[in-house]
Amino acid sequence: MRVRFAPSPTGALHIGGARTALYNWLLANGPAGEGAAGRRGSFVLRIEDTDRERSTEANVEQILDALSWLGLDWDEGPLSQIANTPRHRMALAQLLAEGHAYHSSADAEVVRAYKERHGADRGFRGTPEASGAVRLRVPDDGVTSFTDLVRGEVSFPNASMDDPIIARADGSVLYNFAVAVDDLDEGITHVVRGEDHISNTPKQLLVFNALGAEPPRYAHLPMLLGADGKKLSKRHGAASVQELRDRGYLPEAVNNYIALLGTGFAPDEEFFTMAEMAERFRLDRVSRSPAVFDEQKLRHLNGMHLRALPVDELTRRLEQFTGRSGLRAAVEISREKIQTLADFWPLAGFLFDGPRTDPDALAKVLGAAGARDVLTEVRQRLAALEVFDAHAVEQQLRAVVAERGLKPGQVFQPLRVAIAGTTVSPGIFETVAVLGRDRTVALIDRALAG
RNA sequence: GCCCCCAUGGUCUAGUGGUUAGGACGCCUCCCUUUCACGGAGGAGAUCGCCGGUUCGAGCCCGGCUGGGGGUACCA
Repeated sequence: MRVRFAPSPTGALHIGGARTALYNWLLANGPAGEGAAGRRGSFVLRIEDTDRERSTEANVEQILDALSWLGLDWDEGPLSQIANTPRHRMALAQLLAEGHAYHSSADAEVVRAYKERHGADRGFRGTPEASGAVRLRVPDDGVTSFTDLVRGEVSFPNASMDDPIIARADGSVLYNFAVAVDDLDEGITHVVRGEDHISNTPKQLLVFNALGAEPPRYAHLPMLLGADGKKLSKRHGAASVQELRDRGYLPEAVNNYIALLGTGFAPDEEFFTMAEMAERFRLDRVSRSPAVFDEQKLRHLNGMHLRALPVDELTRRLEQFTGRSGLRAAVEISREKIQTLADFWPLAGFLFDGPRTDPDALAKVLGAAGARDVLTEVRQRLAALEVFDAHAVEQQLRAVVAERGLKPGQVFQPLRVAIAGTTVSPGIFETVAVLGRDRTVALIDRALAG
């Protein structure tokens, strides 16, 4: 099995493209491979850059960067489609010579006029000219069909198809022609791509036909939509892979989540590693209907992956994300409470930068009846502690709760606000322990004085 | 307009002739360190888009319709 991911560098790698790349990767790394049990297939990366106007080197870099971050490594490439121009021209000359293609100066205007005469369901058929763009000859009748690996039989009546333009008047080839030639040359066995390519498939099939070659198998993945049910775009928030990375999502979680948008790996389980997904992925299990991207669920899954990481590894990632160091102790007590890397600093940053300033929290919690009194007692008890760890801190705080007949929060919240500056922090006992006796006492004093 | 694809709670999915239609996210209630999150216990939420047909029996099979999506470029 030989698959490929062929993005066009006209923008950043979007979630839809990422999922296409992921599914191809899963196929190449899974047990699939038709008969070749346990044998890894190969994954080719090809940059579809025949549109010289819109393709940029910066976009290529961004796509490569996003794929690397996701861990979707490829075996061959990145191949540049434009680099294969000589071969494209040869194939084009062959089709022209054999009468499978012809020059035509007909433009959109001419095609429209043609349809007005012949009916909207009649595909355009031009007459050969000496020069002009090159059109592929589509049979007048019959159907061009294929067995889509996710959708089953799909067929297009030839009569309804226009003779597609496969090369511009200047001789440069167009997408539908270049892809077919490249897929053939690269020995691609399975083309797995977005559903937006489904109507391109018959054209490419016709190119294979004209070339007298056996086409690969095709599979078209359902679209990914935004929350409004529209095709995913920049308007939908974090639509590109780098945006997701910048917002603190883990590549493990992004892969896991986008894989779920389109297929299930088990009836009652959703947390999977790449290896598990590769092991279980099957094209015939892929959904045929479009899916809506839901960041809430991504967040949840991210939290799961985050917690599945060893503390040292999570610390390493958080240090890279925040640009700070010495985070391990804070990470250890915060990991249960964050869902993304970006959640960490707002929760635990005060451990390094000192309490935050939240006047409302201060006024409300420390202004509550008896709060300062409670805090004063807490201070004395903590200051007198011999062994200063989370367990000892908890004992003291609970003693205050019990002896005064208060609710836990009436003791914990004033303390929390005193040391964190807000009502938000990791678990209070652990936080106090990490802070240490001296800093804790000093912070309480400061709060009581303020 | 024309061609193609699709249709299970708000969202993602499981379910391929007989199930109280399963799970997850989200939402609500309660518990846990009155936050946040995790975990736990409950709950609301689906006439399986609609109408016919096949069948003893249909979410599952067939047809039509409606709705949504994709394509319709000398873009990819």
